Amino acid sequence: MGNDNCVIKKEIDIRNLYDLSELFKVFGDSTRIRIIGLLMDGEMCVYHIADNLNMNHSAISHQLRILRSAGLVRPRKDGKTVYYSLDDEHVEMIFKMGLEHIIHKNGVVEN
Amino acid sequence: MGNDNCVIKKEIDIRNLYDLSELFKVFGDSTRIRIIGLLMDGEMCVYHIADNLNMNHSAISHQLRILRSAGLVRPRKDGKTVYYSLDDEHVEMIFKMGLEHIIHKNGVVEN
DNA sequence: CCAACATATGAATATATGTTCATATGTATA
DNA sequence: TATACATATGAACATATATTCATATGTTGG
Repeated sequence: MGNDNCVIKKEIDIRNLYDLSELFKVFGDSTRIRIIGLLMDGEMCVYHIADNLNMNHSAISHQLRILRSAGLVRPRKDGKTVYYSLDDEHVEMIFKMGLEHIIHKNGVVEN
Repeated sequence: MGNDNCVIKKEIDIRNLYDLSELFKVFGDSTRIRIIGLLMDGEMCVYHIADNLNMNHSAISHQLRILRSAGLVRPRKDGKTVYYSLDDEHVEMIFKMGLEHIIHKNGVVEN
């Protein structure tokens, strides 16, 4: 890593670095991260998400759209209601990794 | 996970969720993620970071301050120059995990 | 078809945030 | 001490973004 032989890898990084920041930007909002936190426990419909977070359904819908276009969550329609779930295990991993960092920095918080 | 027995864990999550979004917010800027990308290869001084990114030294300094107060980078002073490096291995992990997600989503980009 | 419901979308507003410019701090060298 | 250099900081401006309100789309049941 870091030697100039690795030109291909460097290309990938440069090309994807902007996308990477965009990805983290999606995680970087308290409403969205709370939505992700809820979905860690399984799928949930818009109504219940909004209810859990004590927020406007519209606001949640807007945020879900952002999460959806970032490929972080996936909708499943059943009649009138739409259930959302985390798209893949990377999302959980990134979430958990961040949480570990926080806990590590704050000192161990476990009780 | 998700059952109401896990009150302690829930407490932790709720308390740390805002901090978590703040953490990702720091990753969620293209300048800062490029700085982190550079520091993946080892420590580097402000001058060279700015040079590498073709940016104002002031802008870099501002962003380094944000990275510093988030605990993502660490300064080492040597005479006039200040060298920055990634603070701990969590930072690299989060970076790599995100990159994997991007590459996974884009389809395999290798070569 | 109509009413009730769940979700989505668009426009508007208020707030947050990144970069620039000017200037300050701190360090080495003449 | 004076000058040059590396980095840091503060204010200002321009842009991005989250939430709200109003409205639209789509679905179920009467």
